[in-house]
Amino acid sequence: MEATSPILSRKAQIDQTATALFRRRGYAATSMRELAAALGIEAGSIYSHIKSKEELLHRICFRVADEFMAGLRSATADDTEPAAIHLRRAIDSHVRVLIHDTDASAVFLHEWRHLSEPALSEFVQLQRNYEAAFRDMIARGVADGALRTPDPAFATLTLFASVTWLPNWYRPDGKLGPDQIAERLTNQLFDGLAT
Amino acid sequence: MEATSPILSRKAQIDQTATALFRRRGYAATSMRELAAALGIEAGSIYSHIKSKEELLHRICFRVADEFMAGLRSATADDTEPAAIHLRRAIDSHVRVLIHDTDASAVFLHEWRHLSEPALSEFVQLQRNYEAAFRDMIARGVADGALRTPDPAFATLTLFASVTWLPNWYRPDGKLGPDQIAERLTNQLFDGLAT
DNA sequence: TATGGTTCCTAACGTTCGTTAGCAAGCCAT
DNA sequence: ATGGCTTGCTAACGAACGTTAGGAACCATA
Repeated sequence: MEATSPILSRKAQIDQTATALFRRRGYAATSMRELAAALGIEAGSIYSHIKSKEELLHRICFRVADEFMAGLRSATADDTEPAAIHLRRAIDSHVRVLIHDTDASAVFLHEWRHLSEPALSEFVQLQRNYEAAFRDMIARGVADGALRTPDPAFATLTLFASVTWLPNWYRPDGKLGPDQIAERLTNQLFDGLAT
Repeated sequence: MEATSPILSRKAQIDQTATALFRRRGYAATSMRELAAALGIEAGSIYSHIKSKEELLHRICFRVADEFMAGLRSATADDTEPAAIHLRRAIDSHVRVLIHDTDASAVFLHEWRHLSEPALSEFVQLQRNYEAAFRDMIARGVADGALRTPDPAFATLTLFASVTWLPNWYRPDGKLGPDQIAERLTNQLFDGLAT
């Protein structure tokens, strides 16, 4: 399978269709028979390609998590830059990951609680690490005078809140493209913090 | 049952426990046996008090929706006031409804999709009406010069986004009380729009 | 053509689900 | 004390679930 080919392997089809269904109906309310029907096969056949329903969820959640962490690392790679620059780039990256694949993002944001241990704890820890990185950036920016907020934790929470609903309303065919969305939100979120 | 009594009727206990469980585990992933266990009774006994699982969800969703609509009506009752004042008050009301009962709010925000028709369509229509009211207020504020945004629809979406995640992190025992949260968020959201 | 691997269908499994019906126990009013 | 109502238990129902195992069909390769 070539990366540029529009023809997906059966496994990729399963992943993609599951992502869309999990997003629309929720993981728990999506049955494997429903997923199979959407793929034009029978439920039992899915197990030729995957081990379990949860494997699908696991893959979606940890793939998106990896993207977030990679974006954060990239945004903050240069230690010589001030925290405010890092923050701005991290917000931009965060927004872009969210709108890159809104189905997967929505599943990532809402369905992780259906993971079993030990994946669940692992996932929660990743979440916390990611949030802590933003909180640190904000606090550093405040400390060096480039940012202002009475409460870095509060600012971090409202920052994430502002974009978390994004997959629910962003439409790739909307009148705003990814660059415009990313820019608008980044500006709006950053402006609320800049001195 | 007196309104001031801390002792809840069995039905109120069911409602409350269901709200908490639906919020934590999701509607679809919460079984009636689980709900019964949390109440210290057997699943079959719940049906002495309710007709169906969905009745619980319906009640939660439409109760919160009523609260939102009531707050909006109250915030915008005086026609002689400018749109910006209405908007500010409507945001404040919106935030207060959300934090008044975070379990019910979270269920309201995320679990409505499990409603059956015709309740589902009815609910979606309520959502749309509520959002449209905010969009109108913003547009009116822009028209009379008190507010600025290049796009009232975008502003409405980001406004709702900013507060929608609130039930996930607000804690009644946190260091910020309802008034402070409402004020901070209202200020922050309003400041992003005020000229 | 024969063989091996992959994919799918099918029937079925064991489990869980929301719910019902019948009965017993408890409570309250007369 | 009696009767009626409410509440809860229990067993069971029919349906749906995630998954397995066996076999058939298909495809690629020698």
